[in-house]
Amino acid sequence: MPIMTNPTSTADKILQCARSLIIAGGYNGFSYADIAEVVGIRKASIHHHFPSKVDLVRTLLEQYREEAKAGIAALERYNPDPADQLRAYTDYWATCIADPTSAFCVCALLASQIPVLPPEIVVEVRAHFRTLSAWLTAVLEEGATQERFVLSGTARSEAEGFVAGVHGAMLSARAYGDDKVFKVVTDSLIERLMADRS
Amino acid sequence: MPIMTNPTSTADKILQCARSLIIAGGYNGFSYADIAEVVGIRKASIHHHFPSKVDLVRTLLEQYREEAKAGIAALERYNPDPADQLRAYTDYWATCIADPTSAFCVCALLASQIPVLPPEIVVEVRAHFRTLSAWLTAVLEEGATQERFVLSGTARSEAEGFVAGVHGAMLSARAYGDDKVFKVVTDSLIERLMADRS
DNA sequence: GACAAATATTCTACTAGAAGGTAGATATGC
DNA sequence: GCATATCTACCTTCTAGTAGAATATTTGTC
Repeated sequence: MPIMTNPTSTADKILQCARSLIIAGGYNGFSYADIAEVVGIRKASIHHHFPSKVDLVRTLLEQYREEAKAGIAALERYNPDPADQLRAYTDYWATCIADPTSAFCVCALLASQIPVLPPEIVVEVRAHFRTLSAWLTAVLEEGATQERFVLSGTARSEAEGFVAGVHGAMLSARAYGDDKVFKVVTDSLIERLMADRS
Repeated sequence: MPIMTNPTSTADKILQCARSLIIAGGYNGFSYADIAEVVGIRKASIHHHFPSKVDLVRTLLEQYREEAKAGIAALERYNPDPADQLRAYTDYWATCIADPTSAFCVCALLASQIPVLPPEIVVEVRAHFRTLSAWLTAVLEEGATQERFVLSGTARSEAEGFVAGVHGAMLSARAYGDDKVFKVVTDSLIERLMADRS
């Protein structure tokens, strides 16, 4: 096992390409042939790195979840205020939505297809949702303790509402083909939590 | 053209079956072979009723949109109060979610795959979102006029937030494999609109 | 550094099955 | 007789996946 792989190794290119293809059309919306064409290798070479499609997507999701956790950690480090954390989170997605290759949460997109997904994929998707809602629950609790937020229900139920609102806003942005609706919805999601609203 | 077709004609069975297959896994998540097996006919017979997959799904969406409009009209007839209308709407979906063959809005599911969808399908999906948000905007305006609702932003932006919340809640219910999260999220969606909250 | 063994990566060529779709024969009902 | 509906049989293309040869690349040994 090499100490470090090439920063943009073939395996990484394959994963990156597969990710953007899933974001466009989900698990059954892309094939090894699609990846081969974009990356510039043959189908068989992809199978060398990822024997099966499930291996590829599972690896991709493990990597995505790690990135998400690292992103959340960084975001917490730079934003001590809970409200700023929520804003940083929705702002991050607002910029993602402008780029077609990253305009949707991979796990949110796959979640919609859970009934036809291999079980190994479902567990990763489910785990991401739990991570997200656990983090948001903690942020809302912290904000409530600091009296920056006013929660109508439990932190947990408000967090689930926030997750649902963000994912639904991604969906609406895609449906209308209009990025602005995402910002409108998520801004109001944060605004209604604020204690200083008049 | 016959005056009336059999109440459960083959074409209807095909449409019904295709609908539940789309709800499970989207446009690329089912095939003519899948339908043939469930309905009990051969693939070629499906092509007689719907020459291409696009024809089938477009027809299915036209029918779905008609049902949705009729459902909304019925719901308005039986519920003069705007708050009751919203409750009837979310309650309808809460019961749908309990049944795997109808546990997701067909248009919401297809919206997630818009980048890989044929354009004829995209226009129907988009139209449904517009119908939904126009109706909800009207309901919220009426509720605000009657001073039953307190809106934080415009009726339109609140309506988009409501649509996003409902679709996101469907997604979370599927991700967790837990119907209850849908009710929790949508109840709070309605609750925060109410003027009489303490 | 030179050389060879081992390992990693990519390739061509192929498979079996599924995809959407077509042609044309055969029923079925008015 | 005629339209609707279903069938068998087939086509083409795509699908994930495999076998095995041809290259690179690394790794040890001298």
